[in-house]
Amino acid sequence: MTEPDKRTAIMKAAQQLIAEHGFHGTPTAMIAKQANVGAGTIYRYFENKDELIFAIHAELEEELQAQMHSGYDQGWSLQQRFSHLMDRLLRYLLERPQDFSFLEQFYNSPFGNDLRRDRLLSGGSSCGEDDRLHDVFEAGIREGAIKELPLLLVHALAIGPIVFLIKDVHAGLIKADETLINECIVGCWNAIKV
Amino acid sequence: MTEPDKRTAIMKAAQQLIAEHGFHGTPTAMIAKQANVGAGTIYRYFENKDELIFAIHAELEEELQAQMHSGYDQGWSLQQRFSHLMDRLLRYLLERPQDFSFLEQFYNSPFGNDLRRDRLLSGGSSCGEDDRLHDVFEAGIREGAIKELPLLLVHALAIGPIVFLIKDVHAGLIKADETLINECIVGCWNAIKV
DNA sequence: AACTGCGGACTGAATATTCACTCCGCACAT
DNA sequence: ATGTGCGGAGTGAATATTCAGTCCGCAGTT
Repeated sequence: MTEPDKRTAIMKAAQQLIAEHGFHGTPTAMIAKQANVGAGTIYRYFENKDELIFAIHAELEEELQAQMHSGYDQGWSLQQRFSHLMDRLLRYLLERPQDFSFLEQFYNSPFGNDLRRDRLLSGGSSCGEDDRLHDVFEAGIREGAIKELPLLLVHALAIGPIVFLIKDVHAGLIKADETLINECIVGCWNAIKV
Repeated sequence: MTEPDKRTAIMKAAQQLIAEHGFHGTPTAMIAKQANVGAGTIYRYFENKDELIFAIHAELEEELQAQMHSGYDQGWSLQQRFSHLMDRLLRYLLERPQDFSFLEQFYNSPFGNDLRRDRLLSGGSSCGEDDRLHDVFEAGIREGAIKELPLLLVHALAIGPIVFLIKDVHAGLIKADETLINECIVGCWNAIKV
């Protein structure tokens, strides 16, 4: 196994185990075992357990953005752009329960709160999903297609239902078919459109 | 301090500390100290730490339902009933960040997952907020006022934004005034109305 | 080609710490 | 005296992190 492979193995193992058992339910010993690595090896690649968790979060967020942006065209109509981003987001998280579970746990923890505060101070987007979605919101408000509401409220109206729905699907309470996905996105649009 | 007072003090201390530091960030010793109680006293009133957490959850959920139902009138129009329940829910959680934080942590943990599964099996509502809200959804669909969607999707469209918005407000990212509250509820209604 | 010495990635048992929970004796009431 | 509720030092298990050594591959020598 070459050098970066171990790093990857550790991150993959940690992500998988944390998604299932939570941060405090997965000891570093368990991560090392799952990654086929000595307990000490983790600390060759990461300062400590927290750093490992941050690294996983950063990677997942990057991948999520890439997925949302792939096939995206600035030239489309506003609603097309909105639907594309929402569709990508929803489908990607639906088919990757592990990623979703990890991210949810991350945001609903002291880690997430710290991140949120940092992002607010540094002036960036206030949450992880996407900057391009915010562009769409701003453009929509300017063009009069989206109601003139605080950006954060628009964001909540658009993303909130998605997160809820994904949880229900992953919990096995409902099956996600094409109809459901489309209905959800339409509902979100109706919540924010003029 | 009379007998039930200690129990109350323990629950109050635990709720407060857990809301701030998370389940695993609040040792029982810390709870005991905050409650002005010996470390062993906790175990006179609760089998173990988990039982304590369950008890707090049960109490908070009961209080939440009571708040939503107070002043509620079955005779109102559909939209009135919807708005009342949503308004109560939103305002109550907005003014009690501790309760909200505790509940969020509870639902996003193995505790919450277990509860969710139990509730599904026992046929009750799939989440904590309210049964009466579900009655409104069902009636709305029957009357043709709410879109004919799976109940869980309606629920996601209605509650998802509220949870998101409350987080933003508690994080200090936005201020919750009358306008914001009303706009949020209107947005949720637009997402589900026919 | 065979041997030797060496650097550093890797290991995992040992360590130090933290935590949930127990238990024994005290203080106060009867 | 006897009983009851309580405190808090103590216990053992679990955990993150460390560190003393192992092992592998390569560069230099013969």
